[in-house]
Amino acid sequence: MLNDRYQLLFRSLMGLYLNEGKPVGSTALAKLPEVGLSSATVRNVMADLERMGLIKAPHTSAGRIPTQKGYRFFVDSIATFNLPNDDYATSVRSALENDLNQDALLQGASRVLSGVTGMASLVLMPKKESEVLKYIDFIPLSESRILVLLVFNDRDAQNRIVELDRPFNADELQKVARFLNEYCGGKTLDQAREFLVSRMSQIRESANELMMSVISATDRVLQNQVQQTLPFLVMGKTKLLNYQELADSEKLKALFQAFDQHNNILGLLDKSMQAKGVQVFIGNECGSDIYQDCSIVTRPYEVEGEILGVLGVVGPSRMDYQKVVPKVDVTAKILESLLKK
Amino acid sequence: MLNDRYQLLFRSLMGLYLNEGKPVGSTALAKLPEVGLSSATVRNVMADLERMGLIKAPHTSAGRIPTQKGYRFFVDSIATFNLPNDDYATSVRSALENDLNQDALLQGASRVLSGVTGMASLVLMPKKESEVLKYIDFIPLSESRILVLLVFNDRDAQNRIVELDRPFNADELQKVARFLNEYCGGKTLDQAREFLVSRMSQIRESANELMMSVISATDRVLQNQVQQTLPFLVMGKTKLLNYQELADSEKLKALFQAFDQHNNILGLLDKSMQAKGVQVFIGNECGSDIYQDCSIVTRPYEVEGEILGVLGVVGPSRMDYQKVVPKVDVTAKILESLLKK
DNA sequence: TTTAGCACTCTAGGGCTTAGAGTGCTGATC
DNA sequence: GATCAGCACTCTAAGCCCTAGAGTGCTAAA
Repeated sequence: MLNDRYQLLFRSLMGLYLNEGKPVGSTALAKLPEVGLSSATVRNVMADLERMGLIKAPHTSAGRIPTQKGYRFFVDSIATFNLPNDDYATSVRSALENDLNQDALLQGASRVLSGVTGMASLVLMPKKESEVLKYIDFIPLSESRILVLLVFNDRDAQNRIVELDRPFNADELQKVARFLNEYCGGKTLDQAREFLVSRMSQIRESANELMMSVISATDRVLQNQVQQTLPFLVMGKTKLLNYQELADSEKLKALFQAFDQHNNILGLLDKSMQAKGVQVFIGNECGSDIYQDCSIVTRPYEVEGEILGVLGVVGPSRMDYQKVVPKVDVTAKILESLLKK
Repeated sequence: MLNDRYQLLFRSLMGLYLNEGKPVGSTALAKLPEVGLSSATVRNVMADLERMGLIKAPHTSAGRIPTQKGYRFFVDSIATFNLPNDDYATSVRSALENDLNQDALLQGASRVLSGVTGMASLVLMPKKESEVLKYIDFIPLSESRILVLLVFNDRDAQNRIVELDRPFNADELQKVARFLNEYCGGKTLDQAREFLVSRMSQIRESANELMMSVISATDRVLQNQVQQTLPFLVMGKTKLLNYQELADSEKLKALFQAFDQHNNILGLLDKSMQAKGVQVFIGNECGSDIYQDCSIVTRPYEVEGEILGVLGVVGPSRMDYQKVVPKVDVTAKILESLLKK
């Protein structure tokens, strides 16, 4: 739908603009070896491209920059996304494989992604309340201290050291553990908590103090697991300072505030979770005028067919999509493989 | 060493400047009800204060602002630090008491401190390599998966789910656990790792595969505990955008870079760890010209007489020391009490 | 000792001017 | 008919000048 020359010039303009960040004029384009046209001819084409809405001039005597529509067209129809080389994958993998648990891993993936792209990155965390509680154990540490250990989904565990109100004996503790495993094992965290709470009132009457304090400790850990974690986290925000188009401190503040409030961005992430593969949101497509000059590149991550969350980066619309998209893709894939383990 | 009038005017100037952030002129001071002097008189005093090096004028026709020496004098001799009210303490405490483990707690304390001061905050993390390994356990999860559980110092635990190369039986696993507890229990992490590594070569010969893979898994968890954690972490950096004196994006970038490299700030934190109680570092005292317009307020935190690390905030030199210092103090105290638990 | 008065200094901001970058259009050329 | 040199035109960024206003230090009177 765009003839070769138009495409060549559009792509070249995009290339120059992504590199320099300044509006691109007709002479700059004409000078490129692959173009080989006079600036006058280039100007004619540029005028057409502007009429099509793909590029625009910030003002009369400046060059042209891509419009939002232009970016979209570039991403959808022009750009080619090559796999990053194997070194990239192995370095990402080795940076992550030491992370102990699921949360650390997700955080690590985000950190790495922010590092390799030089932009901010974000992760939509898995919904904890639908995780399945696999196993509960209590490990005696001293006379009145125990460690409460919960294993979720076979791939994540949480522990907490708790001081009990009174000394206990190991057998009793085992009994409570067996009891809880029997009734809560295999339930989702929500269901498990419901069960615990309902039991607590019963037990309170029976005055089994140990049972009571162990169960309430367990409930606290569960509650913590369900509630405390933020729905998503953003890392490397400060990297965004490096982009002039965002360097206006008022804009940046608004952006960071939007990250903190998260209502805003959550819809986007949910949407991204519906689709498979990498998605690119450009400018307003991100859901608010705050993201005017930003783009967000996301990809859901899944384990055993179940989509757990989304990994992505946030940066200026003027980002190198051809590099960023594959990086997000590969990093999310690596994350998936490490989550599975 | 400063007579009453001088002190009054100096304090008033500081008050106005902390609030407004703009240079304070003689008329503004003279207008204050508690001053009751003409602007001319005030001017004379100001000239003297300038000669003493406590205040300076950015340029001839501007008012005066405190010098670094002025801030120091204010903090050392003028300011009064009142305890924040109990509500403050309880709200901090309740924000933190759900944190599961030591790292989460420290991170939480930093987050809270950043929130209540509106500035960036930092924590120097405890030196992991001198932590004592209290207890090791392996919990079978499935045919070939186990959970490695390590308890440190009675107050922190780490777990990791590991896939073993071959199936195992529970008795064997118990044997390995007993063995490791016997030889590593009570040792510091460094010592324990040393032991494990030395044993690994021996065991490799004896071809006890289970032992081998369990021990190397344990070592990986230990290694992780020792190495991965950053020496300190900074939270709420983006809050610093709110201060005009730092809003220059070049300055901010330099500052954030300094945080990331940490060599720079680490010396300061080490120094702060030597002393008891809250310490205030103003401008260059922070150790580099990058911190020109910044101050850092720190306080070591300790458990059972042993200093574990440092909690602090970073903000503009023009911060309300009278409020910030007590907040850092109380937050660190609460952190201590929660760490002890 | 305090203060009114005054001459002086410096900055922030508005208005003006200009160099230069880039454009669109026209008419000549292949 | 496509290409392009040439030209008149537009707009910005940057430098310069000027002024209002804020604030000072000093002097001399109360």
